[in-house]
Amino acid sequence: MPPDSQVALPAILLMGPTASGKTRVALALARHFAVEIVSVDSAQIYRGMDIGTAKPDVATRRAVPHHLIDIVDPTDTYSAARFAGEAWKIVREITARGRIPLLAGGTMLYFKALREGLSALPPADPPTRRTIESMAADSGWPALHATLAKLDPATAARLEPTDSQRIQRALEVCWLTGRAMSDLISVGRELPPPHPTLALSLEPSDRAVLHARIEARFDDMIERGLIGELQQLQQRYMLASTLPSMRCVGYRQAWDYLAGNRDLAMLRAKGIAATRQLAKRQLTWLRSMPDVTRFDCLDEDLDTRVIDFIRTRT
RNA sequence: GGCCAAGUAGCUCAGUCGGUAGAGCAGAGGAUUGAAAAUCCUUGUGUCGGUGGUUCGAUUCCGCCCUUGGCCA
Repeated sequence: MPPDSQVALPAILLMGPTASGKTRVALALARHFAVEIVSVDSAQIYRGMDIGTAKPDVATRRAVPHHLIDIVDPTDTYSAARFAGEAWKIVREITARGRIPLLAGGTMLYFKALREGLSALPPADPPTRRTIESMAADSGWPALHATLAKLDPATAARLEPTDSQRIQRALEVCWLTGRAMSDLISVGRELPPPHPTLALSLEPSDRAVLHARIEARFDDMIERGLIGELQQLQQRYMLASTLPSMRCVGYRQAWDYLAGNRDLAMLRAKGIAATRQLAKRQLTWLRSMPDVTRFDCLDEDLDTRVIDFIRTRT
């Protein structure tokens, strides 16, 4: 074997919408290849959020190494940039052990950051965000959009006056750096390390079947105690409904239920709808992603097909 | 069996003083650079329960029928 053969071992990227069976396929791969799994999931990073994020259980995690699960508290924030940095570091470590990194999940921005890198921009600055937040409360996001149009016309032009989150970020970057975000972006991205990757996606040939799975899975989460899990988190942490963790699908709806704004039937309907909408956005991402080999997640022989495909490529 | 109310988009409903109808939610499509399970944008033709009548014209008014609630027997 040539000494650089390890470098040639590609990292496998396994992408797919919620309820497409990523976890099952990942574990099937773990039975055939020496993989370690890296979770690409902006919700499974939170400790204590197990049921609603469909986190793999302890036995599974003992059997196959998992990374980037339970890495922050629900009171914390995380970011695509942190993810990309930590994920590549772990990929190098797994590769150095002579094993194959399997990056599996449904957070498509994380995959994009991982594959394409990010521009050199300052990280989030909580005090600045609070300031912008309170200005928005006073005068509304369209007014801040108008402010942005003076500081960074290019960015303002591509953002809707209602897109609170992106307006806030663009203003934050301007104030922190004294430069327009569009200028900083035009410099280009910091490219990821030249590590080979093999990108696969699981997409349903029939959306209605995915919807049925989502519904059954949400009912299962309720039965297994999603609401109780949130109550425990509320006791253990100083949580607010505006935290990124509490905006996760399921938790957000359970929060409203516990606050007394909704009955159980409404929690169920809203939770299922939010999950379907998440799946739709994930599929929109996937359609636009280049260099992806796509599999029908409803295929009965899905595991075998994926395994065979990887055999031919590694 | 009698009386009353309701039947309009997948759901909940509005509306048309008679000129074939529109909101919210759901669904669909798209955007996506340190919160991304987030944050936004676009998208509404449906025998207006059925049938007969009045009318130039009925989803709208009238009769009958059907369905679903409620009340009375």
